[in-house]
Order: sequence, then structure tokens, then C-alpha cells
Amino acid sequence: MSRYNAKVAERKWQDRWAARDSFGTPDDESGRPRYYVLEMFPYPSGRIHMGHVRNYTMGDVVARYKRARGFDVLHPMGWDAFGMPAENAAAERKVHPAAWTYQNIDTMRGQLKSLGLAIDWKREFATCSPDYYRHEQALFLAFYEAGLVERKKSHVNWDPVDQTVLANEQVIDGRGWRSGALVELRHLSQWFFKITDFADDLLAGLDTLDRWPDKVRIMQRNWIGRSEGARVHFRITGGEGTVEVYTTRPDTLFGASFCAIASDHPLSRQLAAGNPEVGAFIELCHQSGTSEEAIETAEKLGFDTGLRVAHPFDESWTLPVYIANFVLMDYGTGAIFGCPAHDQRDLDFARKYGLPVTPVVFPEGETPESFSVADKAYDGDGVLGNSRFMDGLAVPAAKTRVLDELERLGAGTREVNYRLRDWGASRQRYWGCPLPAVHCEACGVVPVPKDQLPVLLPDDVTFDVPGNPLDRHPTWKHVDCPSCGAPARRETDTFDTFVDSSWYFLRFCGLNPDAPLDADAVARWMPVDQYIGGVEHAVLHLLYARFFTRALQKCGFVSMAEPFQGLFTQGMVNHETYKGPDGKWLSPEEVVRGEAGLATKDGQPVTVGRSEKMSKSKKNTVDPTDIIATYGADTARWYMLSDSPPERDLDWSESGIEGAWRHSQRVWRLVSENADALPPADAPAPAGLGDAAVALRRAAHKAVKGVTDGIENFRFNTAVAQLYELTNAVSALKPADLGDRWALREALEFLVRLSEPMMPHLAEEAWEALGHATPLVETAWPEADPALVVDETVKVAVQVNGKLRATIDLPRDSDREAAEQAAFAEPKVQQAVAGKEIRKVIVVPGRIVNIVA
RNA sequence: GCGGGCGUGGCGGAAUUGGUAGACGCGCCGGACUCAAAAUCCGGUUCUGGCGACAGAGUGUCGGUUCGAGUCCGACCGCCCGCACCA
Repeated sequence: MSRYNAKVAERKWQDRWAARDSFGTPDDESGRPRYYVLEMFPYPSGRIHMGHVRNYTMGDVVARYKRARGFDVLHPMGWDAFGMPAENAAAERKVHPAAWTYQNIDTMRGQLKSLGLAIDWKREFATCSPDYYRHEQALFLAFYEAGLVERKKSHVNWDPVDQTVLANEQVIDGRGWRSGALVELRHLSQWFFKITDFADDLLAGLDTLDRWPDKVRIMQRNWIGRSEGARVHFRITGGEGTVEVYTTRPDTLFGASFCAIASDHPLSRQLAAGNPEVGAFIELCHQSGTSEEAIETAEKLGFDTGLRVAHPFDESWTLPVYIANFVLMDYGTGAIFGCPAHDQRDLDFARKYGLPVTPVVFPEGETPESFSVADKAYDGDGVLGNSRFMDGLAVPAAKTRVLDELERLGAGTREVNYRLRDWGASRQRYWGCPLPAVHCEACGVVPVPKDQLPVLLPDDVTFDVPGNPLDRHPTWKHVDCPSCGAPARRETDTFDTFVDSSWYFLRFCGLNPDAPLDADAVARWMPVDQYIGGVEHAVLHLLYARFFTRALQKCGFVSMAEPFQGLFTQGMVNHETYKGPDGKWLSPEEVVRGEAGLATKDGQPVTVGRSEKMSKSKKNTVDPTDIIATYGADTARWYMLSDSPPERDLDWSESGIEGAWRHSQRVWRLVSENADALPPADAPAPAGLGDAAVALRRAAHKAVKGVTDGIENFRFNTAVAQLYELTNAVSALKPADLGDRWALREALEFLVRLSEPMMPHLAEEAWEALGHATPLVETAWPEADPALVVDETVKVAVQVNGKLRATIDLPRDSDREAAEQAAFAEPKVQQAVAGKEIRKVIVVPGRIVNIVA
């Protein structure tokens, strides 16, 4: 018997699959059902990490399984290749972003191929290739014509020292990551996709996505954030104009004690012009960075403008107007009214600035006399009080009433509002798809005509100074206006990389050289049947891709609105963290397992931290290449699927991977030890199988059902457990006669066939050893015999007052009476009910008998 | 801060969706084989008490619904993810 040599066998089968084009995409009308499985394509960061291995292994299991079930499968791979890290590398290491990116792609392609993935590599592309992004530019022009593109001002993080726009992740505690300077908020004209045009449709579409995780749908629903409320006009007293306030709680208007406007509200800016103190406060507000998180967690600050506004229902009641750092200009009208009694943030604000707190909603049993608010706002249901015409009404009725009243008086209107903002899609960076537009003094903004595409990125750029290399390129931006021919300036913004990933799944259907999409191919393959990726993309990427598909539908490119029929979000790969005596992080290779626990190689004690996402900064990474070199791809794949449920985080452990490796060796041993003694591959079942043979057959057919169900339901860990059980059953049988050996062949063949999606190379090698000339990838999935899947007898639990007292074996179809009788016959049961009155007997056939005494 | 999720033996987890909690794997303990070790094979392994048969407790915490709760409801605690220029 030979030991299984993973290195040799994996190479052999990868070559053989490639030679047979085993994973090519059938593009003819085969009549077979089609299945499109896609994993989120990777950013070519340098090397693959375990998260990639997990993601692509899961997709590969689905792809191989569906192929075995007779589907034509599309399973492609590409590269999300534009983005900031390439520019950072360019600045730090003087390597061109393109060179860096393509080098990384080569490395990572090699690593992925070593995993033996069932991918059609002929469809590979990188989004940074002009062959891809020229089509993206064409799509942009179509969107522009369809009115889905808009230019408007929005704010960015500006680093005043580096003179550059910062991404949110480059802002640390309100300072630029390189310069350390306090960031400023700047307004720039930017390009937007009008995703808000589709807000209602994106919301409604969620209800049709029944193969998406509920949590993702809930997150998207909350992100879109549709709310029904009111726009209320607060007239400025002793001056001109109104403050327009959006609220979802107009019922609490009589509890108002102030109004607050955003720091970049037009009124704030107007006031700043005449008052340097206001200007200084606004500047203070702008020093936290633009992220919502930074704004929301910053200390709540307000500035009393001295302005007062009249209450919409009482001219004589005036409220102060504050500028507040927690009011967002992007949401609603950029102004709120504060009702401290019923909103925690307003309450904190009111306490800080000494503003009145008047409760107007009272929980059941409370009255305006009995109820007061101390340091906790009341945001529950109740009945209105202190509220004039709303007194005595419940909250929903009060809302209707106050809206009617506002509209009657012309003091406000009903308004539906969305939290969702338009998609700001332009970036002041080099390594992205150039935005095909020209700025002309006479004609304004002019899109680049279709026949002048692509707008190519210039190669000769430098990264020695911060800022956008396109902007300071000596010649690139100087062009003639496509409209009037006068000298003009090319747009130097590039696309947000989310644009690239919003249509790549459509491009995979068919690489049409002449157009962005191949309509027939898209119709054939879309929508994606199963999309797999991390939850971190639950909102942005997935929402943008849904928007893009709708926009493409509107422009006539595709016929469907929803790109991803099934979605699965997998967990991260974690690893323990280690620290040496000096408090510095240690990598797993630097740590050895000694007698007294973990230590460094020179005997220093090691502190073991909890398991966290693998990251370079904590040095708790494990390189897949090392694992594949040591154990083989199959073992790595198997471990990725075993133990942890796919949606949950997986803890990488050395002993776990060794367990997986032992299993692969065990399967190989069982096959190679038995192969010679087995009856031929297609021998008919001999008559009169013994008990052991029948028992093994039952185990084998149950495994077929269990593994099939596990894969279908994305419960790969339970599928793996089924295969372990089958392996145990196979190794338990010591064949005594031909019948045993026949059953052994069946069980071994099932084991190998069912293992193929998880460990394809070993399965192929074992299949060949079992005497098969046709590779497994061309062999159908087995069918379980229903008669062998169910047992003849079932174990039924007998409880007395909910406590387990006995278990009884009963024929599968026993009725209630038989179960009850057998239960009472048990001595333990007799003992437990002795001297008690039987009040009730609950029988769940095949499950449980519960005697209530 | 807001939104979403998760929590079960020493560890990763399973539990036909309200019906025997702990499948399967890891680790550990004991045994076989071996001069020895590795590898492999067999047995045991939730906790507490007991030599034992057995008894009791037990799914983050507290409470509730039910004949019956890991599963449903309420409150709390802890951890993780996202927050619009990271991808």
C-alpha cells in the first residue's frame, strides 16, 4: 500500500482537468439546467489569505456539486484590480500601480490554481484592464444620457498639509494618517449616480430575495431607511425666511424646546459670514472627519445662534436655534427640532445647554402631573398630553391629526424621506477608471463621445508627492472640447472602485469585445444563482450592484432587476494571537508548544490572546501556500469546511488542520487497502446480504442523503460530519463474504464520490484506484435509496413530568396506543409514576411520550 | 452613537426547527501493536456527588409562556460586523 502523495496527485489531476477542459463553460443550448455560482472576486492585494481559501472553497463545492447533478455551470474568476493600495505601494516602494497589481494577480492566480478550483479560467479579467474599463466608460455614458448621473457638491476629508483628499480610513482621530494634520471638511463638485431614484424599488425588491439571509435584507432596509414624516416650517422671528425641519415625530411638536441646524447648513454659513464666533464653531465641527461614525460618537456640541423661530402652532412661542455637530446636512433638511423628553440625544443636549424638558407622550397609567423625565428620554407608545388639540390621542392618531393640522395651516407638509443618499462615485485618485468627461469653459461639462473611448490612464505618472497624479500630469488633461473644439480640461476624477464591482458578474457571462455585455449570454446565465462573500459587503457593494443592474435595465442592457438570486455570507478566518514578554506580537511560527504551554523558541513565555481576524498587524496570519505545501490543497479545503458553520467565524488551529490531514490519509488507506479485494465496479448485488452488509448500506445511503442536504443548505460542516461517520462505518466492517465486499465497494464509492466537492484530487485518485477510467468530475452524483435511509425501529424517549426516565425501541410506524403501552411497561416509568394520578399523556409518534402525573 | 448578528462540554460545533442536549471533529485519559518512539487501531471522556447501580444540575445572566424551551417572548451582560472615500 502506498502513502497518498498530495503534491504529486494534486498536480496530476489539475493537469488532467485542464487538458480535458473539465470546467469550461458550456455555451451551446444543451437543454440542461444552468447554474451560475460566483464568489466575490478578490482585490489583488499580494497573496491570498485564508479568508479567500474559505470563500473559494465554498463556491467550488457548490460548483462541483451542481455539475455532478447535471447542471451546466458558470464559475468564473477575476480581479477587482483598481484601488488605493496600489497607489500606496507606488508611493512607498516606487513601483508603478499597474506593475504592482499585475504582479500580485500572477501570484494570486497561481495560488488559487493550486487549490484545484473548478473555475473556467478562460473568462478571467482584471478591472484595471482597458478591455474592461472602456466598457465601464460606455455604461457611464448610457447612464448619463438616461439622467442617472448628476454633478453636485459634497464634502470630503481634506488634508491641508498633504494637499490631498483622504479616505475615511486615512483619517485617524480627526487627523491625516501621514501628515498628522487636523483634517478639514471641503466641498467639491463630484459625480453622483442617482441611486435614490430607485430607493423604493430597491426596498420593494428585497421582499423578492427569499434566498438572501434575513440579516442582509434587514441591513439594506435600514440603510435605505424610508420614513414617513413631515417637513415643518419654523418661521424666523424678527427676520426673513424659515428653518425647514424634517421630523418623523410631528406628534411631539408641543414638546419642542429648540431647533438645531447642521454646521454646513446654508443658514450656518450665512451666519458665519457676519460672526467669526460662528465661523470658529463651524470649523470645530468640521474637524472630526466626514464619517457618520465619527460624527455620531463625537461629543455633542451646540452653538446658540441667537436666532429664534416661531412654533408652527403658536406665533408667541419661540425657540432658540442652535448649530449642532450631530445634525447631518445629508439627511432630511439638515435641520431638526429638539424634543428632549422623547429623544435621548435631544435630552442630553437640553441638559447640557439648560433647555426645557416638557413631556408630551405619557405611558399607560401616567399623567402630565405624575410623569417626569430625568435622564432617560421616553420613546415608547402612549397618550398625548400638554399638546392642545392632540391631548388624549394615542401616538399614531396624534401623528395623523398633527399632519392634517400642519397642512391646513400651511405650516408643514407630509414628506417621505430616505436615509439613502446618492452614490458619490468620483474619486480624486489615479488608479481607477477615468471618468469620461471634459470641462469646457464655453460648453460646461461635456461627456466624451462614445467613439472617442476609451479614455486611457497615462502610464507616466509619479507618486513622490501626495495628490492626484492625473491632475498634475503635464499633458494628459489638456484636450479639445468634443463639442466646440476649443481647448478644454479633461476630468481628472476616476471612479469609485465599487463601480467596477457593480457589473463584473454580467461581464463574466460573455466577454464581448465590442460591447460591455453580451445580451444572449447575459440572458442565458443571469441572475447569479449563488453569490458568496463576506458580510462586510452586506450593504454597500450589494446595494450598488442591485442599483447598477436596475440602471442597466432602464438603459436596455439587461432584462432583470435583481442580479443575485441566492446570497450566502461567510464568516471570517480567525487565529489565536500571541505576545512575547516584551509585549510584541508573535507569529504562529515563532511560537512552540512546550511542556508548560506555549513559549518562544528560546524558551520565553508567551501570552495567548483571544482568536481574532487574521491580520498582518497582529501577526496571526497563516499563509495558505505553506499549508498547501505541507498538507496539500485537499486538506486545506477540507478543514475550511469542517467544524465551523460557514456563516460563522472559523478558528484556524494547527491541530484542526492535522485532523483534516489524518482523515484524508485514512480515506486513502481504506480505498487502497481494500481495492484489490472488491468485486468489479459494475457487479450486480449478490443475493442475501448479511446484517453487516445491510448495516453498511444503510450508513452509506444515509450519508448520500445527509451530504446532499448539507451541500444544498450550505451546511458544509454537517456534510463533513456525515462523511466522517461513513468513514467510521466503512472501517468498522471486516468483510467476511462477497456480499460484504460488494457493500464495501458501494460504501467506498459513495464516500469517494461525496467527498469530491470538498477534496477533489484525493477523490479522483481514489476513484481511479477503485478501477474507474472516467474521472469523477464526469461522474454523476449518487442517489440514495429511500428504503435504506429510514430505520425500521425508532428510539422513543419516555418522560415523566418532562424528565427523561427511559427510552424504548418501537417499530417505525407504531401508533399512539402502542407507544403509550410500551412506555408504561418500563420499570423506571412505573417507579416514577407510582402513587401518582396520571393526569395527561402526550404522545408524539416516533419522538416522545410525556406522562404528566 | 445608530443598524445588524452571535453566545451550547477543556475547544470547534450538532440537535429533523418546541420533543432523548452534546452527533462529528480536536484535545485529554486508558489499552493494543513496538526494544522504543512515531503512525495506526480499540475503549472512555458535560459537570457535581457516589466504589457502584444511580441521583442531581446543565445551552451567557435573570424572568416568562408551555405537558415539554438550546429553540418562543421580555430585560440585561459580553463579543463581532457595518456606518456611505478600505475592499
